[in-house]
Amino acid sequence: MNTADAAIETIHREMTAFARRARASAGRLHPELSLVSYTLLGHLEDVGGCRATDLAAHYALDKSTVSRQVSALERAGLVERRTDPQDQRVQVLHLTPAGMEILAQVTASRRVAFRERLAGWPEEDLRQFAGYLLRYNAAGGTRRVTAAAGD
Amino acid sequence: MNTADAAIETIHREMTAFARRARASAGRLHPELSLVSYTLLGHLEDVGGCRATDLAAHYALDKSTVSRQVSALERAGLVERRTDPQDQRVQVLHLTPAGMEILAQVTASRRVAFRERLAGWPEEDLRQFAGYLLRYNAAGGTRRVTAAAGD
DNA sequence: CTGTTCTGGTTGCATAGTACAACTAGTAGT
DNA sequence: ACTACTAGTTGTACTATGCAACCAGAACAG
Repeated sequence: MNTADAAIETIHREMTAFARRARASAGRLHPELSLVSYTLLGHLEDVGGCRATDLAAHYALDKSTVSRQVSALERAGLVERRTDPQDQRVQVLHLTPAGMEILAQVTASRRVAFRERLAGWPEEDLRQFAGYLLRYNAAGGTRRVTAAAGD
Repeated sequence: MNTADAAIETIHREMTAFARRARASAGRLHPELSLVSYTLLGHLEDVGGCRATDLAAHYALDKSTVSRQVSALERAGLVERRTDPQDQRVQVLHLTPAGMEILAQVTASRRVAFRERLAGWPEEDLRQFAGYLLRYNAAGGTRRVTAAAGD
């Protein structure tokens, strides 16, 4: 096995390990904002508003799932829907001030944990690692959910 | 927020996105073996047999959850329980030949999916990405189901 | 021994998250 | 106008999960 294959093996194993831990501990840290909700809010903040369909594509979720999640977030007053004047079907989602507030709180408390975990990493490595993850997820992310998605 | 914090945010978000997709596509690709079941089988193979309680501790799952998962795996003929003669309460779990077979199949197909997804990455990037993931997962240790784990 | 406490495991119940399919409504192409 | 497509919602079913109550065996104190 060459070096590239070995690296792929490692990526496979480590990503899977992470996935299983994420699964095991999901939702325990911030009961007030589930993992799903948090990531959806985070994405909204990142891109500054997008459609439900975009969220579904990014997280490889069914549109019905996103629809329900968004409904819950709206009921909680964390996001608002603005119908796109250009296309009546589309509801552009935006964080509300309350949504930004909660997102900031959870982010702050969680950053402590992540800082600890990533303590000692040179900033350059952090940036590069983030870049790789973006690239990996983008490879199949916004488009069709193909075999390799997260597996 | 400085660039290191921004990178940490991105790392968390993208790792989470990955975890979510992993779970979704694992279910679609291998309906016969969920991500959880897969990791449980993998662990059994790794350690060569252990108790349900050990699995629960290792993955920070409730013992009831493990109990049910193991029941399903047993019904599917992938694991077998051997009552410990030293302690009648204990059921030592072992992979059956069928379990090993399926585990090998799923592992192989996941590896293929990974290769496809990472096709076109320069070898140097693969190497570095793998290194970052190792470092990240190692930071939390095999066990330490606290904050940073996956959430 | 006997009673109490501990431990491994199962089961009843409630909940979250999810997919799929059927549906509504709005848009675009011919 | 007719058709095909797209965004989103709702009905339904299923899985994974945790918690609490429980059972059975083990360990230990007297």
